[in-house]
Amino acid sequence: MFEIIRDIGAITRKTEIKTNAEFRRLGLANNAFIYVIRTYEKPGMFLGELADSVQIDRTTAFRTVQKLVDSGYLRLEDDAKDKRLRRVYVAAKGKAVYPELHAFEQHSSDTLLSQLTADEQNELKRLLSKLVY
Amino acid sequence: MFEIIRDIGAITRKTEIKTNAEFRRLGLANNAFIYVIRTYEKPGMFLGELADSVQIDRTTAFRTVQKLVDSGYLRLEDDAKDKRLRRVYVAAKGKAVYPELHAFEQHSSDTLLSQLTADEQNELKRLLSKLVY
DNA sequence: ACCAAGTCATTGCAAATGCAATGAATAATC
DNA sequence: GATTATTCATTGCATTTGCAATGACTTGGT
Repeated sequence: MFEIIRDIGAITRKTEIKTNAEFRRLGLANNAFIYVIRTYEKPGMFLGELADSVQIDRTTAFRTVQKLVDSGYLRLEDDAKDKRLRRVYVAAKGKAVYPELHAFEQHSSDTLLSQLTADEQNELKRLLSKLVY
Repeated sequence: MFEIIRDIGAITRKTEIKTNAEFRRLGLANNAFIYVIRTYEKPGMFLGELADSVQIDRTTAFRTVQKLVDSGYLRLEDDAKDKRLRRVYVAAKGKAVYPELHAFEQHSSDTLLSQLTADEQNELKRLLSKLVY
């Protein structure tokens, strides 16, 4: 049954190569676009929370976010109560580019799922969500 | 419906972190264990073919295979007819370690799929195989 | 209030990564 | 059969990666 785990890995790597190529021109390669999308959709996560939500190593995530702050896509804000935390928000450039990122993710998703019926897509979504817990 | 593509990416990254940690002691981190498993199961693939089969960048794969040859896990052989090709086989060390790699992959798979019934697992496998084509 | 244990962001560093480019060999087209 | 286009392994190089370690801060237990 390990075909599942293998297929999942292969799909991820293939998808990442395409997406990174697409967004390199924006300085959003190396999965950087993921942070912009997620932050737009759920503003105010702290750094580690954001990293965990996409299952990327926290130090890698930290550096990527730094770069995105420098390039104007994201913005950091100290938490008022807990001095350890730095919360992440989209900056102007991130807001501006979100529609394009979202459209591409939608397109990637459509391409990936094009071989499945609507029912099959729903079932796949249900099954995968049970794996992520 | 892009939850699917997101979940798949998250599962992959989480799985890779665990597996790399497990096999670092053998010098098989950074997805190196994948090459040993795949080569054991399908000996004689040429380098690019092996890389493509797991959807990893060919230059990265090339360097990883080199390392595995140096460390005695794999072995390369020139193709008799096509002088461009170098085919990959497991060496003694690779053969010896395969059972352990396989067992761990099985364990990872079981853990990942533990929330699904047998029927659901079969359905998930069927659906994913349609995405990989 | 204190101490231990846990969590956070951050840095150091060696190693891995991947895009771009090269040259050799083969396949395809004319 | 010559020429062009592909496909292969391989290298160069700048960037990214992630484990390990650090110090600041918070939480929980006593």
